[in-house]
Amino acid sequence: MNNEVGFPYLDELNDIQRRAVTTLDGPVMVIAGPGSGKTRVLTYRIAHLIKTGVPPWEILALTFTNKAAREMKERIEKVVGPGAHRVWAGTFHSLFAKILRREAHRIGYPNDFTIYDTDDSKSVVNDIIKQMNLDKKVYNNAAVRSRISAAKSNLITPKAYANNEELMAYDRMNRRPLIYQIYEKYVAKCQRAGAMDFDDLLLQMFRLLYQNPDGVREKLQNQFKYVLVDEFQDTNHLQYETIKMFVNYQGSNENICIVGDDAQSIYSFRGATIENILMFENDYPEVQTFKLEQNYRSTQFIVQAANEVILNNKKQIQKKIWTDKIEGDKIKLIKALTETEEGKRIADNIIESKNRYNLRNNDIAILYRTNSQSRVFEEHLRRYNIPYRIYGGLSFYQRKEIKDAIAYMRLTVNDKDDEALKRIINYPRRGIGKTTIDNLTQLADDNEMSMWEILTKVEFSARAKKKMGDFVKLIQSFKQKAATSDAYETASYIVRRSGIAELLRSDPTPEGQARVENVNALLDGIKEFVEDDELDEGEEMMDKTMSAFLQTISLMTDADNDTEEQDVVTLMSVHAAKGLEYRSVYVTGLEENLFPSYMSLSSPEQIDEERRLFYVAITRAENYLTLSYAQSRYQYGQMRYNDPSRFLEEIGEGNFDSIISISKKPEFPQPKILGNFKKLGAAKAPAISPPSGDFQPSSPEKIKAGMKVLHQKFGTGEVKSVDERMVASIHFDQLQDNKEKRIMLKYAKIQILEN
DNA sequence: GGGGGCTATGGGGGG
DNA sequence: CATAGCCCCC
Repeated sequence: MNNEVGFPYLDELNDIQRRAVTTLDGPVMVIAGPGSGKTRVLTYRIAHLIKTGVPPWEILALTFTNKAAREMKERIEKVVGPGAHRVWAGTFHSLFAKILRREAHRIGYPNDFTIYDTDDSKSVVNDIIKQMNLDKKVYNNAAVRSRISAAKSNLITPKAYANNEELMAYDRMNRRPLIYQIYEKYVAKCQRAGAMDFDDLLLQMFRLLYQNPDGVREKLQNQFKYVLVDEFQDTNHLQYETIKMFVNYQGSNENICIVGDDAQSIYSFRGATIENILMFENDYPEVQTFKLEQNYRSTQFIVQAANEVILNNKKQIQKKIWTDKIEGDKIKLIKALTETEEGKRIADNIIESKNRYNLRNNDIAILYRTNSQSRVFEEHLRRYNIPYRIYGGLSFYQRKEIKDAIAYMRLTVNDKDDEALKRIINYPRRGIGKTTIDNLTQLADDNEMSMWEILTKVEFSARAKKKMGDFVKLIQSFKQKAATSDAYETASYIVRRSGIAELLRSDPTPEGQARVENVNALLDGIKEFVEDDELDEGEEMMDKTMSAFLQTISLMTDADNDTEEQDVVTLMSVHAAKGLEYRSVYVTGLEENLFPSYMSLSSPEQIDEERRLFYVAITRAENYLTLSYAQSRYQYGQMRYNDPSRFLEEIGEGNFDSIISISKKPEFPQPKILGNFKKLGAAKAPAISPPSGDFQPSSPEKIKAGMKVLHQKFGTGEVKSVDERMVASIHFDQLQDNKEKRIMLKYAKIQILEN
């Protein structure tokens, strides 16, 4: 049909996809269901732009992860050749950081600005709360930080915050009326430190465009003639306004293409809003919309289940995904008594299905709602010698020894970075104690200077002076080294001379040795960074400074260091799985209070988001989908009993493997407290205990064949027989393998329910 | 100033 | 259960 000469790739697309790819000018919106070839459309669209004569560097493609951007570039390259690498593709954060590294000096930041991670931000907030003498139990630093973050994401300045009655009323209600002051101080403090937090990378980019010093806005608008945004449903207000800055101007062709799926919006907790999709249609009335609904990924039962689940969300863009793939296998459900059993049975299932379906480890993913759930799976996979890799959780750069080493590098690059300074001023120990540091902090606050400035300018008592003088000299020697050497030489100099290397080596424990190796791995990483000589075609120069290195790593996520060569089972959170696909997927921990999370139970909007998250989870599967839940699990150090997730019931029974059914009735008398737990917003939930109060073990000799009994661990069951040694064979209702358990009555905690 | 042990507290997803 | 922060003692 489509034989356009020179564009053979267009033949690989269906009609709608092709139109989405070839409609190059003016605003375009692509609503793309899971597995509908979204990435293919984005990739080919960019390739098509280049093929029709648009220089790659005039294309700005904002993706959700660096990995996605990298993969996209590789695929574009296959179509158009080497020029592809000059496309500006990356995450909002990384591309904006790249631009800000050139332009930040125009808006009051050093070009070598530090990027504060969440811990740094929290610590800044902490300091301010302390400084203002506020009760840190009321002014919880995480809560305050997230208010500040939300304000920034909505383009609300500290001043505007103070004048916003809604925000102020909310804060008063939560007994935190002074957040606006903390916000103001926070902004000032970060700026003084020459530091941007993650939100600032977006916000300062916006400011740069808005304030337009030296015509930098026109320069950028002129450069990026085509703007594409992936996962648009996960952008926040600030991101959208920034995009508009690039696109909206006198004489603009408004060449913007957004791709997204409202049903997969799962990041509202960091300010993302589906409103952006509606706004888009308002802001660009000329928009041409394409809906991709054919799913090429999953077999029918999976697609069917996904549709059934998402139907429970009322606010949706009308859309129904379909597939012409085979019916495929039904969905399996694993019901476990405990989290440990869940881990074991999934590991068992992996072994079995690998044989039966001829799967490689790479075909398999285990997904969970919270990262802490990974532990049990890890244990069982290790026991079976199944190689795996965990994404998320504590990444390499979050490890203490790495952060310590990096703090030295940060301070060397940007001496105003107070968070880095505080981290290492007395690490390794050099006799600068709490009192001195408090003093220093106070002086810095009072004089609105950085701690480093105080260190270098203010006179201290003789003893303190000596110690601090030594520290200053040390850092100055690092600065000097950095000025004359590359990042690797500087870094290894720092690790040696700071005393970190020696300190770590002195710990002979395996953990200690692991820390040494980690720091060495960090140095190797820097070396690799420095020695990378692959200049992209047309690229001017490569930035090999330590500052550049620090910038790249602070925006790196776990998914970016992939080891795709290896054949391993993937373990990750559902959030992290967005955009990925596997032949066999396990979605685990499907319990009320966990998935959906207990944090979301109080609001219907948040439940809807959990549901979209579940929708994302199940649509990762190509051929085999297994769902699982445990009736009890340790949460926060206590055994908890949770109902099966409501989402399980939203999937029609017909989609499930008939052998296994969902048990609708709870096996244990459900603790009444659950109801309150939800309403109280989980502030102080008492431990949910096992049958406890109602459960009274009956004396062993009374238990006879034919009785209905309640076992503390296995739930209700029927006693089939009791032998002379007081061993009972009991059939428990909830155990799936129709077998009876042999229970030693002498030790068992069993209550007679009926004779 | 430094270190160790104890208690209280909070506990999600991520760039 | 993990961690932050506190208190106490050297």
